[in-house]
Amino acid sequence: MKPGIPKGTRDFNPDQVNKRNYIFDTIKKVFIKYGYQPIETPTMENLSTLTGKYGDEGDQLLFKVLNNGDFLGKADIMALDTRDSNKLIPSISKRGLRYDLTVPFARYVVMYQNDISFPFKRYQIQPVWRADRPQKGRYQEFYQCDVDVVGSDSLVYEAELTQIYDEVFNELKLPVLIKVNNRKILAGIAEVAGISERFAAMTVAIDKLDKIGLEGVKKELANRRISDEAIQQIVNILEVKNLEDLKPLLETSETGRKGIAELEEVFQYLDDYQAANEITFDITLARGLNYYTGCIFEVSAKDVEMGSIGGGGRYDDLTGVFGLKDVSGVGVSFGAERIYDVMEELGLFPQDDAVNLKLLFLSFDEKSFLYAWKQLVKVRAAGINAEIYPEPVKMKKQMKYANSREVQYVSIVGSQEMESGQLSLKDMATGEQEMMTIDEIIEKLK
RNA sequence: GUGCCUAUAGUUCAGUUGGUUAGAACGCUAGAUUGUGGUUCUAGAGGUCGCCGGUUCAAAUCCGGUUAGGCACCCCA
Repeated sequence: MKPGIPKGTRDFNPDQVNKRNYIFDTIKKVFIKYGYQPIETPTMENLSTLTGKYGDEGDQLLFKVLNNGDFLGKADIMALDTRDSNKLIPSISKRGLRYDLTVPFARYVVMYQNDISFPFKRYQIQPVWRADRPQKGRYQEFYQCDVDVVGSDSLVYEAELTQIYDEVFNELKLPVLIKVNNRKILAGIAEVAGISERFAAMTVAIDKLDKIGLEGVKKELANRRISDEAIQQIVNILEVKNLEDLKPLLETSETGRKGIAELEEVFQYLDDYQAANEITFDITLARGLNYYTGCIFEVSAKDVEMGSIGGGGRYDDLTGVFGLKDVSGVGVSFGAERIYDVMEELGLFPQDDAVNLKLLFLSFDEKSFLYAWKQLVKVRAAGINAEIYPEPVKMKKQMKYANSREVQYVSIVGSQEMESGQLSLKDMATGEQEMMTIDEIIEKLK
């Protein structure tokens, strides 16, 4: 049979895994520094936990896991007869693959509410699955790196998460633009324009601004049954570049004023912080997801054509559906896959010696192979990444392997070396070769 | 869910208006080279042209279907 993997999934070769780990490790390090703790949740959740949380579109994209055993024997006969897939699902599938990390986190918080102390600060780096049609930069299996704090209304966390963004991308040497807005400001705009009931439609349209331009947004708004008069008002407000200018325009909306005040407080917390990246208020930032209720964030890479590489915001009632009311949370997510692509494009991955092979032993015959093997044990004991070619075959073949492994040094062992007790150490980059004792080699490569 | 494109060697791809035994590069194996790699030269292995059917004297090539993959939209990271 021909080997293959399911569409929308990927294999990662050693080089790719090392680079991905570099991103994950950098992110993790910053999370930990800011006092966040790791949790992990199962790959599968009960389908009832997942369905209904992501809208109708989202439900369609959930991967369902077929029940074990005689699932057809317990299937809904009516649904089966009428070929009604949606109606059939509950009777043959009770589990699904997690669609994101936020809903499982909300479930976790509710289940362990008596064991955790609030504010609860957690981070989570795990794969999620979506039965979407894959395309460039979009997969059916991909990693999310989420960091959230629940159980506090304090806006210092908004400031803290902004700093986390700044610090992570600074560590990665990836210049970004961090955009901040507040859902309440958007709600205020809708209120002022007299279309509060079309708020969700408005945000979806505004969210597309950098993709389809101002004219596109106008068209989109019109398509969503918003009057020309309201559209003109919305567009006027969207021209505003800073919070001061916005104040008079949202004077009449209490929600709008609250949103401005919140952002001012966040920026006040950021006053003394020396940011490496640009942090800016962007009134056109909307975020499609409708569970956000306060501040919202989005990060995009500078100098590269790529969608957002991170986003998040505050949600006032995430745990409500699981029966725990009035627990506010705020969190952001890092789009690891896109960060990877951007860093690859800009050539930002550093050479990481810690994961590479440093020394490879080559040998000419059975005797010298055994001798080299014993030296290898000593080198490894000293903590040096080392290996031996498993057979004393032709030197050309062994050297070829050394090249393909991109090993830094090789030590070629034969009768001369065994007699003198000195080993040859060849620098593969320069081709230079010198004779030294095993202890000297260890000292040099340490 | 909607639209468009692609499918030929392990990989990336050529393949003329349909015409004899389907090619290249890289990779792989071996030799030039019995203690030393990247370069070079030589030789070799490797393909039911995604699958099914149709048109034709003749199909990798044209047509229909099917399956798989990619891209864009929707939505999203």
